[in-house]
Amino acid sequence: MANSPKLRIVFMGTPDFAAIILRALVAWPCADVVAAYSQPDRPAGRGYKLQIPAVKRLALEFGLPVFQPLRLDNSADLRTLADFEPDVLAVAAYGMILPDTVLSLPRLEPLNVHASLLPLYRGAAPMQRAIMDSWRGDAVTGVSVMRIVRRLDSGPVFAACKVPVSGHTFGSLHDLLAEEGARLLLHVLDDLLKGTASACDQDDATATYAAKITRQDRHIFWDRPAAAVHAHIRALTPRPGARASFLFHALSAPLAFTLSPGISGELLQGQKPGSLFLEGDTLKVACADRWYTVSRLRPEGGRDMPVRDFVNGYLRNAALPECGVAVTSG
RNA sequence: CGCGGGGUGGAGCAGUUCGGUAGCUCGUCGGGCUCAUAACCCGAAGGCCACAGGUUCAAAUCCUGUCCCCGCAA
Repeated sequence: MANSPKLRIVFMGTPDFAAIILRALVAWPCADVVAAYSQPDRPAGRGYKLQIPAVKRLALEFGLPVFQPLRLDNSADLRTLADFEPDVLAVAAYGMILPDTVLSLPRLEPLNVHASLLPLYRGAAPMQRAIMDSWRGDAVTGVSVMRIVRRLDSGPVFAACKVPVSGHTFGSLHDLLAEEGARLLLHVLDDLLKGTASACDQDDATATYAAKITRQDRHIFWDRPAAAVHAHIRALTPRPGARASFLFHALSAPLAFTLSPGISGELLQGQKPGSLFLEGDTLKVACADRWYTVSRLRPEGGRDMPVRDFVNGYLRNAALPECGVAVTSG
């Protein structure tokens, strides 16, 4: 290991998912991470304060040179990148389409870590969409390492690893796939070093696309089966959060909530979807087929709290078992 | 200076418009009733009403400034 050859790597990525991979890469003895690229600091969040991307933060911690160009297609930025003479370009959730001129720069490969089993769920929100779609059966997703080509997420796959979706939330799946993705990437890099790496073309005919999560995606539709509602909420937990509005009989105006995942309950007995029922310390919402039992929720403007606390504060002694109905306003 | 909501006993909230003894639903502690209970009844403890100034006879409430939390939008 002492004199083993090292790969010169330029890393490109922006959010947490990428930072987790960068951390693993830096810790790998055969990697020489020579530079990190991330999206520019942008005003975001409350108060529009400038946000530093997770990758930049971590790269600075490691003392790596950090670059945050708006575009990569001008000669100056290309020159900068080329001067690092990378063997490999390692990309994860960078947030920019790389021009061909960049893709042809690395001596060995431009690699991307994508959080799905390609060719499934190409695109922006593979983990969320995989969870949303998982409610029908034993769904499996995973993470892939592929060559970056001009068409989005469609390059030949070097390696992939499967993970059951089961009870995952977006948050837990995100962390798991980032770790698995990092491991997978190191495997591929190791193969590249040994000259044994090989990639399989994707079957474009079976490709699916994972569209970005929009505001409308956040709404819960109670006329779907409870299992679908459950998957939907998990896909949006902890961020950006699944939203629902309830009109309680004890209150005059509907309240908007972000719901934490609950559990599917017993079959309905004639109740209409959206009916609300208080039982113990839980709130049950009628879906298409079953009750969905919620034990934590976050009123708009408030904190995440147990249903019990919500009832104590907002409904108090006006709380009835049949307490209201879900409405469709935001 | 992007828009908006909020900080009130341990928890969740009302009270703020129109200043005048700090309240509700829980929790905790003690007692009672029960074969028994997370049920019911009685009682108690626990608050510088985020912080700092200002106005006033009097401020949770009005004015000014600060800090912190949350949602939206990006």
